[in-house]
Amino acid sequence: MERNTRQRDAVLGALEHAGRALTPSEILELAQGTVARLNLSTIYRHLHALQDEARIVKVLLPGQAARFEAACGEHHRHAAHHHHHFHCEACDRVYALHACPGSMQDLAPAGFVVSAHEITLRGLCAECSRGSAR
Amino acid sequence: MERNTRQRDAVLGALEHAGRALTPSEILELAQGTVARLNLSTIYRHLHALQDEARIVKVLLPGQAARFEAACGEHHRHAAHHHHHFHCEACDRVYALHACPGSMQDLAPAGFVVSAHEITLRGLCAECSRGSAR
DNA sequence: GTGGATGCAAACTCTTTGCACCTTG
DNA sequence: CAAGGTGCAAAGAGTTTGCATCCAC
Repeated sequence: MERNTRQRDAVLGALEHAGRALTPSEILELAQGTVARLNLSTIYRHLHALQDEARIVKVLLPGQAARFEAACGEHHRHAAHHHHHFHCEACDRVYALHACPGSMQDLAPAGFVVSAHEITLRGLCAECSRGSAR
Repeated sequence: MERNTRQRDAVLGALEHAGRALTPSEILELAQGTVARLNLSTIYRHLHALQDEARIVKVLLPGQAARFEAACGEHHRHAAHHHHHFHCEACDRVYALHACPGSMQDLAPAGFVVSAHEITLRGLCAECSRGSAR
């Protein structure tokens, strides 16, 4: 269905190589190292396609533009692994957290049906806290 | 410092009357009942001013445009009460939750400093779950 | 009367879309 | 060669800002 183009490889490659969630502009910068005339529209189009194929996941954080990360499982027979994110306030990078405290049903009032929850942590990543604390 | 204008009263009134987080457009619709020629720019300007006075709080949810809610305490000598939100996927309304599971330090990897966390619940509010379940 | 507040239009960011041209299979 | 992919420019949502006018004090 999808053709293998240099643009597509560049977008997917950038995400897989980064190992963290990237914004479309970050992807553009990285991928332009491979495909100089690459355009943001093309990036958005591949981001949609790659989501449909479950190769990548959209990461939405409160008050932040959308980011995208490579899907965790190499083999995507399993549903995407449920996880949360950490946003570093110093370097503005976003890291996946591989823990989850479990259901949050009890936070909601009676009568409310909770079908999903999202947790976002903010603070300083290891790299930035090393710089500022010491 | 700030003048008491009909526009300001209309914006604050809409938020206090609603008792839940509203988007600027929702505020516009409600407040235009009071001030017909009210403009979105004016609303945004008052939203900024009212945040500075701690009369209202900005509510950011993943993938959602900003909403605003009246500050909980009538007397704002205390810092804003820490709380989370529930987003109804059916009616798109946002409700404040008055519970919090506490620190999330342990979700972050070693070396990461967590200074804040946000939790968003999604699902059906009491009103909408009543309609769909029964 | 004067300075802050308002409405309108324009600008800005992020994202999507129309269209002519190019490329992959 | 045909179907789909690409770049560019333009269009949309949400938000901010410049400016002339207006109104609260």
